[in-house]
Parts: sequence; structure tokens; C-alpha cells
Amino acid sequence: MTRKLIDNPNDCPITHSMNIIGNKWTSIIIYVLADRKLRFGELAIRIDKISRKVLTDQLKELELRGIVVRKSYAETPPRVEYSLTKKGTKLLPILNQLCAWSKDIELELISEQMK
Amino acid sequence: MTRKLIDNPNDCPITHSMNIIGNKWTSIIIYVLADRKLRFGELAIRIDKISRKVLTDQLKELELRGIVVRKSYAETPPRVEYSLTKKGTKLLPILNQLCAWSKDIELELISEQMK
DNA sequence: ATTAATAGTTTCCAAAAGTAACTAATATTA
DNA sequence: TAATATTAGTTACTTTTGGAAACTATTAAT
Repeated sequence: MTRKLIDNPNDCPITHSMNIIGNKWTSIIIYVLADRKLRFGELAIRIDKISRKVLTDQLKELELRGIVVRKSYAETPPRVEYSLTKKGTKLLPILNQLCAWSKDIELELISEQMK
Repeated sequence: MTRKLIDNPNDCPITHSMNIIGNKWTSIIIYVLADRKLRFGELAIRIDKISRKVLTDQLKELELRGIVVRKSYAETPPRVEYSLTKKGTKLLPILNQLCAWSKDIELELISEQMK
């Protein structure tokens, strides 16, 4: 596992948020799961450059936190589907605003260069 | 420096956002600078458990990205003040929502336990 | 008997974060 | 005069996290 997942209740809310999404991949995984459940392999394809190891690590952490649900089917080859819980879904509007922010500051950079 | 700061313009907006705030400290630094400019030492005190090394690394990166401004005064002992740019300020409402989200999912956990 | 598919795991290496001691410049204090 | 205090870092070293590539288990199809 990547992290020990020990959240200190005394942490301020922003620190607590960063304990959850303060890493390179978590938000991207949640974002990609926005529309529908996806299998492990589909996630690996959609999320450019993530390694399988990190993907499994982060999915385990997200499952422990109750942000993602893992559903495994007893088939061969195996099928495992990941989807967002209510908690995870609640993060989506914020992630959309983050996208808007990053696009916005990119534009600011460009107009700055044009002066 | 912590990262190479090479943003690929082909990155999707969420990936781009995570290149900026997808780490443990960046958002916390911005959040703490919300109200007013702070000196290096004040930042180190307010941000619980951050190391001076990581603080300087992240401040340099934030300055390079145009999210934070560093103003140094030729005094002894030295005085250096950090403050948010417009870009940085624009992130604040999103960080506030993240705080609300983390408080919200904490409550969800508690009501779950009470069932 | 071999190959294909899927969802991981494992091993080994690189990058980022954490710790603690150190530095430079000057003003104050003993 | 020498030692001490203040501030904003830097440096060297260790630990933790992330990344690449090869490997595994299971069973159906060829």
C-alpha cells in the first residue's frame, strides 16, 4: 500500500482533504470513474501513464476510504469492476471546478505572453 | 526542487491540475496564505509538520508557476514575505469546497457507524 | 500442448518527502 | 571583544512513495 491511511481527527479539513487527494493519481481515478463503472484494465488504459502497481495501490486505498467500490466476479478470465460511492460522487463537482481553474490559469499565461 | 515543472499541453485539465496541486503540501500553503502575506517562518509555524526543505521547494515551485509571489527585503535578520497572486487566489473557493467535502464525508462515516 | 485474457503481484530502481545539523549576515548582549 | 540571537534558507542523509517490466494464476479456446 502507498500510505498508512491513519487520519488524525485533529487535522484541519484542508490537511484531511490532502491526505486523501494530495497525490498524483487519486483525483484522476475518481474523475475517470465519473460516468460509469470500469474494469481494472479499462482504468489502466484510460489513465495515461499510470502503472498497474500504483493503480492497484490507489484503488485499495480508495476502497478502504469508502470512495470507490470493488466488485469482483468469479469468472475466467477474472472480471473486476470499480465504481464510485456516494462519497466519491460528491467530489466530482469540485474536480470539475479544478479543471476549469487549470484551463483558466493557462489562458492567463498566454495573455501574459502576448503583452 | 521537487519537480521538473514540465507541463505537457496535451495533458487533460484534471492531469494538469494534479501536476500543480497533486501533492501533500501545495494546497495547504495556498490555503494558509489566503488571508494575508506571511513570512517564511510564519508559514513554517502555521503549517503543522512541514519541513523547511519541503516548504522552500514548494514555495519555489509555486513562485515559478505564478501562484505565489516572493518579496525579499534587504534587512538583517532577513525578511521574506510570500503572498498569493491572482491565480492563487482563484483556487481558494475550490479549496474551501474541498474542506466542506472532507467534513461532509467524515460525518457520513460517523452516521454509518451509528447504525 | 500452447496461446490468450484478465487482474493483479513482485522485484528492482528513481523520485519525492522528512530529519537534523549547518550557514550567512548583522544587531544585541555580556 | 566575544558570544548569542534572529531569520531564511541549504546540505547531507534516510525513508517513503512512485514507476517499469517481468511474472503468476485460472481457465477457455486453438
